[in-house]
Amino acid sequence: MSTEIPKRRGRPPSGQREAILRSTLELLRDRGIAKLTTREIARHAGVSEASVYYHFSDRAGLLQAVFEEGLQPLSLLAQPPNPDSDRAEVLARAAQTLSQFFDEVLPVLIAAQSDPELQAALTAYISERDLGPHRGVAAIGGYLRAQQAAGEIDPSVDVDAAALMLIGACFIRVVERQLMGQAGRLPELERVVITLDGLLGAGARGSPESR
Amino acid sequence: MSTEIPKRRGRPPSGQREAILRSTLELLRDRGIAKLTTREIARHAGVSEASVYYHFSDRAGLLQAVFEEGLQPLSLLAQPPNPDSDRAEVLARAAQTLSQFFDEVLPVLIAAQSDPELQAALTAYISERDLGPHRGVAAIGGYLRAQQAAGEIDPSVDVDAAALMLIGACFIRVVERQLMGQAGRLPELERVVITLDGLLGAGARGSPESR
DNA sequence: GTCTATAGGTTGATAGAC
DNA sequence: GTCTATCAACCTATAGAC
Repeated sequence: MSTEIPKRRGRPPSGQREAILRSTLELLRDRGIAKLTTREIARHAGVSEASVYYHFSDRAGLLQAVFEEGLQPLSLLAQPPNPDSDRAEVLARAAQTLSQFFDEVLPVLIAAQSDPELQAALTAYISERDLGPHRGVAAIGGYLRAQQAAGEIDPSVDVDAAALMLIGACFIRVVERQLMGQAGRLPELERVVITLDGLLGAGARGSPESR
Repeated sequence: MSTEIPKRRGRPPSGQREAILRSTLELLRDRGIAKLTTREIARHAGVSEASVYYHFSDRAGLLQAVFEEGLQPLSLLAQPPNPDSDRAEVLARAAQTLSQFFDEVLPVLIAAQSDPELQAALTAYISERDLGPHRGVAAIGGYLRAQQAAGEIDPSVDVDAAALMLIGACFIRVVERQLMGQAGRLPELERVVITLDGLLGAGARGSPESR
């Protein structure tokens, strides 16, 4: 019945739980989910297998926790870009951020597809938080809309569609590298950004040529 | 030592092998690879488990065969679009074809990521045949280049980058639907096509406004 | 070619000592 | 809280009859 608040009760940390989470995510990223056994996880984390079952209800519980951890970067997509610079630069920054983000999240997203239960848990998590590519579209599209309002982009342009194209280009480049084991066969991100910026700009400040 | 040619030697078809392949691909697409056991496959295909091992060397051999079957649509990406129509229409057709293609291939691509061996086999297969998104870029980019040569697109535009954006937009829409279990939160493909067509056209035939 | 039956090997999960 | 030891269930793959 006391009212002390600041002292943390009970358990000192010990860090094993986080070690398990980290190890699982790490193994997941570079070996896939097929042979991801609790044994391997325990060994890699330097704990016993029973510890895994102490910290998590079961294998599915562990994986779900890992997913939530691995998907955390998703919330970063919410924040709109800083409009205080050159448009091409803003787009380049956004593209780079998106790519890095996809790079981190993709393995988790893929692993979840292996099992219907995980798939369901994933979609529930995403749906609860209203996550997804549309957040990126909203952020970049919002920035472009501001540009449009400022007369920098032709009013007839569908800025959300343009944003989707940029995001898609970033995404498929990550997929090519991670899933298909190749790189350098697609146009550089910089080219994409410059191209999009040029196409957008042509409507309001470009110098088109006649036939 | 005879020389008869036209009669097909030996085995009558029997179709079990194909039934197994089909069942595996089907189970893979809608349940993931985690609990994809030879038992389930055999049961679903209406054959015994031993038959699976008669037709395929082992589980990995079966999966590899399924992958090659499932990835066959990849070769369709080689054929360039037919230039005998309106540009927007050509792009729309390409976008639709790409989307359908991604829809079929994505589950296989993802399943292969679960296991390093499968991953290696997949990249070998892809690399041998020089497959990948760059083929799509080459096809659509080639078409746009022709448009460019005909004066329909400003010469300064990087058509390959533009092609990548279109392809990426198609891809990420498929990913949203299949992997994240949502739909309708991203701009429609048609909007993307119209937007891209508009942006491309503005360079040579549009009527831009001044500031 | 296809089946049934089973060997051999992994894996997830628990019990109980410390 | 963490460990070792262990079990029951499951899976791949093979042997051998038909």
